Amino acid sequence: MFKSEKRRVEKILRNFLEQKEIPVPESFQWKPIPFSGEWGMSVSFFKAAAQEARSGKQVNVPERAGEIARMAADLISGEDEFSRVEAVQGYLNLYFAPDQFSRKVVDSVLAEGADFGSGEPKGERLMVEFSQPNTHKAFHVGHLRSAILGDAVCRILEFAGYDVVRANYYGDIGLHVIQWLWNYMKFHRGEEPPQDTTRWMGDLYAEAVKRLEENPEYEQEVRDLYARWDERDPEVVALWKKTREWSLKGFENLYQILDIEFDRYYANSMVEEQGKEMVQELIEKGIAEDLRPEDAVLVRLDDLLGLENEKYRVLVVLRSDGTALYQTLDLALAKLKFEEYDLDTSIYVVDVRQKLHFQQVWKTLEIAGYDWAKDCEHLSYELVNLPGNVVMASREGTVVLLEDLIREARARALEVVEEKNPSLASDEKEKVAKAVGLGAIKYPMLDRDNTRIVTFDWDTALDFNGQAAPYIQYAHVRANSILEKMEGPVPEALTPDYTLNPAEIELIERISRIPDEIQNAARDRKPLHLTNALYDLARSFNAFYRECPVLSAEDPVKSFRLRLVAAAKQTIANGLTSLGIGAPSVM
RNA sequence: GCCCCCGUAGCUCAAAUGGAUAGAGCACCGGACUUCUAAUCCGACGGUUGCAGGUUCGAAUCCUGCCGGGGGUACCA
Repeated sequence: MFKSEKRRVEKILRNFLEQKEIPVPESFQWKPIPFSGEWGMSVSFFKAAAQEARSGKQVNVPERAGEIARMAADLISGEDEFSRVEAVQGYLNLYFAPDQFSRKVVDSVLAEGADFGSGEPKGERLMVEFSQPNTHKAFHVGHLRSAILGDAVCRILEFAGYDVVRANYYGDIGLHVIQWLWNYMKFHRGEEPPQDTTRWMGDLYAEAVKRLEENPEYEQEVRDLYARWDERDPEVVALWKKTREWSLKGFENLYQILDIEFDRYYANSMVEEQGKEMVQELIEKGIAEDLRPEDAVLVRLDDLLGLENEKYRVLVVLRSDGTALYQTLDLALAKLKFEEYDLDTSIYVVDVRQKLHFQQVWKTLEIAGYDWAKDCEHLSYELVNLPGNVVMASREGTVVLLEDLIREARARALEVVEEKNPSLASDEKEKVAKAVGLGAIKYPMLDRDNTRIVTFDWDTALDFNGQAAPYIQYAHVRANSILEKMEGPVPEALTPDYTLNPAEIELIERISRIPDEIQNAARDRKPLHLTNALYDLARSFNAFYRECPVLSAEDPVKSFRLRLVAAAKQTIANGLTSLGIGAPSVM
């Protein structure tokens, strides 16, 4: 927003600085003016002054910056697009005429509608791999962060102008699957999953683990079953496929409830063979050492790179018995992704514990000559723990099941709707409860930095007050409510001919910042930037709501405010949508 | 040992990427529903940004060293 104004002023400043033989910065960093209650933009001259000082001139930097700012201010004062120009403490502050500025913001939101905040197409294709659930296991709250963060990042990237491929990568092979199958064949043969499929799959897995712990003599049976699987025994393979489908259907159901979609599903089993082939290739190229049968196949990364200190260490790419490891699969999957799609960047939303793993895999691929390896990016995030720093683990039984959390959140939200808005039709209440309950679940995973641990506790998860999604949703509802009561359509565009209330100025400013924050969030892969901006916007709307009557105002004021309310509602809705959170019209 | 995160108000977190006066929520205290939805708002309280140096005109932010917490570190995923 205001790119043309910025460019014009920059041109003037550049000429002025050159003329005065003051160092010209490479780029001007425009910032909003704090504490103003008036809209504008500012730029500082500390860098120019500091550069002068460094080049030998006898200058006091803050004083000199102030001097330059004052000279610049005198120069710009002639420009009529600014209502006020001032130099304060080394900053050049340019204020926009509030009436022109506010009209421009409101008009562009209403003209662009659901596209307001979106970026120009970038012509770049990114793949985001997120949510890597294991079949035959539970889906718990610990798994939620990758799913929610990944989904939000995809939505933000798309809105920002990137071409995004959403990839899911599920684990459908491994010891846990064999253990599950063993338990099923021995104790549950013929059973069909109940409604709550994912819970049942998880329960059977936990049961298998428990049985094996209590009766070590069963280990042999599991080993035998693993052998049958390795030989692709038709009965075992058929059962594996059938039961895997149960898990996948259960996951699909959860994704649907969470409103998360994927374009491409990858599975461990799909890349096992290619992975082994790539290991063979690495051996032939002399990158990997084949020490079988005594030892595994490994890549000594630090040695290959001639590093003194331990950095990449040693990557085992194949077990000594020739079976594949996680890293074997990831070598092949990375390649498959670039082959299938012509990617500019391949992003992995995976928890921080796997940082070294990815560095190793990608460095190995780079050494092997795959130049796209440098375009792989690990979007790492911290875990979701339970109070007392307890990690959620299926084996330990220290989990909060996703189904339970969703059900509780929706039930709690429904209670509140019943209380606040008893006259709503019951299906409306259900819809509201879903949007509010899910929003409350998603928000804590998005409003803090990815590098921070989230501690899950029921009280916080089910608290709908304060800094949380329902707060933002509520602002949307209030805006909608005013528009509902408005007679006729949204008024035609107009320039406000009255002195705007500070609350209106603030609200307009918050709206105008959203497009930049979308870009920031996309660039850093941090939904946090957007949640912050949206929360501030909602807060400004509530202040406006209190300070500025809309429906009872006289007409020129009323018309402009109605347009402002419509713009605020649209912007909040666009922001929530980019986070994967619903924007209900009533609650 | 080596590597990666985290440390900001009693608690949970921000801080526009090195800039003007470090901000919110929760909790606690005091107020506001006959008025566009009180899931809201207003006020009060609350800070040596873990510690010590350094770089800089300017540091919560960058560098070094400590302290405290978490995680990773060759055939788990």
